[in-house]
Amino acid sequence: MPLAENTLASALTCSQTFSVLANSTLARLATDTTRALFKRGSVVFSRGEPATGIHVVTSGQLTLCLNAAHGTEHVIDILGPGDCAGEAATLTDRPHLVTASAATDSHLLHVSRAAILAELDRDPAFARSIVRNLSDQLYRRTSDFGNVLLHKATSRVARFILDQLDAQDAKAGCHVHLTVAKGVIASRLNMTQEHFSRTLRELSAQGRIAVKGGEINVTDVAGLRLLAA
Amino acid sequence: MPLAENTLASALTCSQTFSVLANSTLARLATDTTRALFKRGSVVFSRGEPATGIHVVTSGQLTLCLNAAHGTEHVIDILGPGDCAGEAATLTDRPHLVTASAATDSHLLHVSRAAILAELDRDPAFARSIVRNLSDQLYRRTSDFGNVLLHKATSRVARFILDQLDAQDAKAGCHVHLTVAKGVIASRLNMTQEHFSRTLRELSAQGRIAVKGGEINVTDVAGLRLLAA
DNA sequence: GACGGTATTTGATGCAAATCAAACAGCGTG
DNA sequence: CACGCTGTTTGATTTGCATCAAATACCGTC
Repeated sequence: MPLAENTLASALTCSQTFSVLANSTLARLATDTTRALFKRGSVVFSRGEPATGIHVVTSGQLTLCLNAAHGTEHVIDILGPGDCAGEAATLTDRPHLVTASAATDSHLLHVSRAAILAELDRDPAFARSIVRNLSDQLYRRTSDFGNVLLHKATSRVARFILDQLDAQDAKAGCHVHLTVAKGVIASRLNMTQEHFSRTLRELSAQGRIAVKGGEINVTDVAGLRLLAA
Repeated sequence: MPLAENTLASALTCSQTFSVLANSTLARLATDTTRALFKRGSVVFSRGEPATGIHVVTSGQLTLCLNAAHGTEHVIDILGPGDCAGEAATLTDRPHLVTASAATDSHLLHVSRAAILAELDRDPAFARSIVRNLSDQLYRRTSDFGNVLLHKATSRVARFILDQLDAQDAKAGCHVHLTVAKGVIASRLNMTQEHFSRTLRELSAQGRIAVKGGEINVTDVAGLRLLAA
């Protein structure tokens, strides 16, 4: 049975985790799925709240923040279309560790915890897909951890730019477009926006990149690679 | 069918991830499991190597290190009996991000990647167990990330001591025993051993703890809690 | 109990990055 | 187009922690 257009089930397939599932499985999950629009700046879930299920980004961008004692926030990840949030808290049945908020207006799907757990028991393929999702995330988080711990600020910025180059590649060979505020990226790279600004300026001075607002042209990829090491 | 004593299958049950499985599943996994002793300091697997399967600690302790460019290492986790290593790399089929080495003489089991994958498809209970393991680890790693990012060194040390108090609790109410070298713990807390040493000394001077070698007596839990915040 | 190697402590100095403070865009709105 | 808001840049200063260097404690071994 083909998937009806414009249904929640078909919307779920924007995520790799769900796109590999059988239509019947998607249909069952869709029963417990809701869609919602989050305006820029609004909070999807907060640290400490019980996890109600998995959120799937269909459009826009989400930031995942750790929040310290006195209001200081720290972005640990930026999610885009196809990414999911809340798996770890949902599957361990523990409160959210992070606060998710919309960096831009975003459309999200929410699949309830109950539906996730039920389907986990019912469909081995779904279990496999979740295993894949979780191990990917764990790998990624560990990698991020290393990036922050092992490299200096300049190196982290260079790495970030090169990563974006890969991610946004295809066309504009050596051009990067920043889709979220620089302050958010700075936080993601574990530095202040002031320091991030200065670092970009320095890389410009060295003739490795050219920055104009949120647009970065990489003029010396090899040089960046050197700094990234 | 009861599990034979002293078999690899029964050895696997020291880990929560495997102890919940049916004996038949354990028996199949045991077919592709080997046991080995790693002497203190020896390397179990290194960053960059392909993952061959999951390692289970049955005795001793393992450190997981991220290694930077010029030989500097950075401990991101310390594993004890019942803990597993290498899941993320094994399940994503990517090279190890971390290097695992024995902090003390350790007995390990190694379950091959092939056996893991096969059983993942065969036994839904195993899949569930792996999902639990992965989500636990992801949650934990995220939490660690926050600990390092959000708190100053003094606070991290205070938190560490309080954590140990919980973990080793039961008996000696307010006593902590360090099972690995202070340098390793320092690295785990993302600071140099010099700085760790100084911090302990300062906490002693403040009358919150009393340190004697690898033994710490906590004399002011409330005070530590304050610093940990 | 003297010895050699490995941890740990202590001290002096340097630096990367945070913080504080203020000027300066950019941009959507009335 | 002026206004106000939010985001970004720039500058001056502070600081937490690393680094380098050397002394001291610890522990198993002969």
